[in-house]
Amino acid sequence: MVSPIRPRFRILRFTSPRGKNYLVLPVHLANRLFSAEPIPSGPPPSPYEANARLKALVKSERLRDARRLFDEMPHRDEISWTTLISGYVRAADSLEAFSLFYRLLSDPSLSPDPFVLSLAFKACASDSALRPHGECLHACVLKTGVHPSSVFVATALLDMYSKSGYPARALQVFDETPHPNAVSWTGAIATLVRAARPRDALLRFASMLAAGVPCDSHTYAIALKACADAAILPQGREIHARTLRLGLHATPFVANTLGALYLRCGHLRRGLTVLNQLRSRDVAAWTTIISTHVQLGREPDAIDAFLKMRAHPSDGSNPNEYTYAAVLSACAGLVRLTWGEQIHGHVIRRGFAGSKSVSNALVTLYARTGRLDSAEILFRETPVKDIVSWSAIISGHAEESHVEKSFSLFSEMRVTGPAPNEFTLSCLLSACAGAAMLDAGRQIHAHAIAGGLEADAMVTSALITMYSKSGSIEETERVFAGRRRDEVVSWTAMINGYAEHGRCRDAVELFDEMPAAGLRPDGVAFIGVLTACCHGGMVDRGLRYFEKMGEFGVEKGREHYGCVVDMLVRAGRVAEAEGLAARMPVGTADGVVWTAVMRGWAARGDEEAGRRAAARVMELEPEGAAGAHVALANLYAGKRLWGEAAEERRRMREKGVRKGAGWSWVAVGGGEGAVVFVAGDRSHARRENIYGVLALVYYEARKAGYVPEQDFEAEIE
DNA sequence: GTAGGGTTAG
Repeated sequence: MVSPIRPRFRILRFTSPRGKNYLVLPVHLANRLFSAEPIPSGPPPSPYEANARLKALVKSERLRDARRLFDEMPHRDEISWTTLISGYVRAADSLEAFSLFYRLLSDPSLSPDPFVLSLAFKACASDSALRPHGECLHACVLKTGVHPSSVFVATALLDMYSKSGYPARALQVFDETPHPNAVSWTGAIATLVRAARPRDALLRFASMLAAGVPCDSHTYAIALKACADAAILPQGREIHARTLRLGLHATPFVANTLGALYLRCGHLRRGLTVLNQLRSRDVAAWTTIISTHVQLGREPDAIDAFLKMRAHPSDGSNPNEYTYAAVLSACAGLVRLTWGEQIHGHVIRRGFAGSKSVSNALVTLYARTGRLDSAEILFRETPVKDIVSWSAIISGHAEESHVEKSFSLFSEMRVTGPAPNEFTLSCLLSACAGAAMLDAGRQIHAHAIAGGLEADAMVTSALITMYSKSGSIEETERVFAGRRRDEVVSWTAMINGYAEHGRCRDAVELFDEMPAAGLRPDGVAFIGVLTACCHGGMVDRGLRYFEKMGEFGVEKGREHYGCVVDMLVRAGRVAEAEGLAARMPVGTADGVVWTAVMRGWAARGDEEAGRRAAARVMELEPEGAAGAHVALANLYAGKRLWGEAAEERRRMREKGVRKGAGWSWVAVGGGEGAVVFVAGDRSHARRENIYGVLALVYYEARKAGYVPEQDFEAEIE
């Protein structure tokens, strides 16, 4: 028998510009230079060599060639399978990866070792369709007891549950991992971040440090994201310092989260500095900048950043689906339909129209700009509707007061869609609040309890607002008393509830208790307490709160000035109100504030001051100002200056300004439905009874010592 | 031959 001799040299034939030629090379060099060429002769490669070639092909992303080699290999061991499967996982072809894994399972000569098991779970993590298979595989692993202690398998499993939306299971896997390493800890921290529990994530990070497990850039990136999500600057700074010591601060992932953290906490310049440390801003960095501007309500800056990004051609200047989603949400925030439509065009041309983030952002854009028909078409065309898609279309209808429609979509969602979450329920609740639909609101409350969402801050505050606006202060207080956590939003909702129900003392007392509960009132909470002071006539107290805003780091906005000006006007301190309105920062003042001042002077019958205030209203709102015209006309009429009053009405007609009637409505009992009415309405069938009761109220009020500003008899004829 | 990280939409 002749044993094959391995040739030491290979003769390569090639075509050069001078014609056919031959080259003789040592075989190892030839193989390295022409590795894509099949070895022309000799025995089949050893399993070891074949695996090495397979690895090289997978590494250079030549998956088809790798597959061909794999299929032709006479001997395939666990390493061959693992190598090829890892190629499919890397190429995001989870289905092919998992089906190969199944073929491996059915071969009795092979055993699913920790290497290939980790990959199988990873494939399941990146494709939701495979999740049931992953759970089944988990059960098999537990039952057969193969490699239960591999930290690799445990971490892949943790990640699968984490990414499939089962944080509790993921953390259980982590807790049962005997020797978790940095990767396992990072997975556990990332799980809490994904589950919107950034504070818990930071606690876990602290435990990791306490356990002495060394962190790497992956860990710091996710810990910084937790700080950014919770807007906790001090801890973020501490982590920043750690990354500086290790020289990890300028690695793209760390720098991007650091930038996001500072931007999120309002330190724009520092955030931009951190992002500028990167040799070049990548798409994620630009997207962070754009989306932060959107989150801070600075949509024009977001658009600006997008234009800058496009103006500097580099690797990072090509927007991706996330970038487009952020820009579209800026257009939605600005209610700039035309800009949004332009971006929609870009998105279609760049092939991102099918992306989930983008189509959800488009639904929101069209919904916010009042194009609910377009929003609905895009929603229907979204192939896989997730919770965000459903919430977007439901909230679009809810915000336009299409309550019926939002509820019919909700019913449809319950049949065919995902389970509602805190966003879905809170926007339905605010729709109920806007229409005072107590029964429908109670049904949503039941859904919140059933879904375990009633403890969520957004849901709690939406429930408080719904019960309050629907007139049930008892249920409002019950929800507030049953809160699980103290959050500024729920406290603010309760303060507003008290203020609306005339319990202004309770409102201010609750506000005063906020610091003791560990809460720092924000701008919205201040609007609530100022409204309470306004309604309750607590003028000096209101002024004190207004002055204290700076101490809490809250900027005085248009609404705050509006509340205080209104409060002073109602208390008859019109000159002070006017002084305050005049001191409003440039760009903050609006017609509403000056209309209040104007009404104040009108009530006092001071026509000169009234004219002065009216001039400011008309200057600020040349197109509108109906309120100012009417108030001015009424002021003249009150002074029996009929000519001037008629002149004012004529000017108003000339401008084409119309004062819309202030419609109001009330639902009495259950069966009658809502009754809609305007001032002086006489159309109700039971008007006799209504005015009878009104007269009684008037009589009792007089008996109690109240003196009406206008005569009631005159109002009811 | 195996596991973990940043940017997005309500």
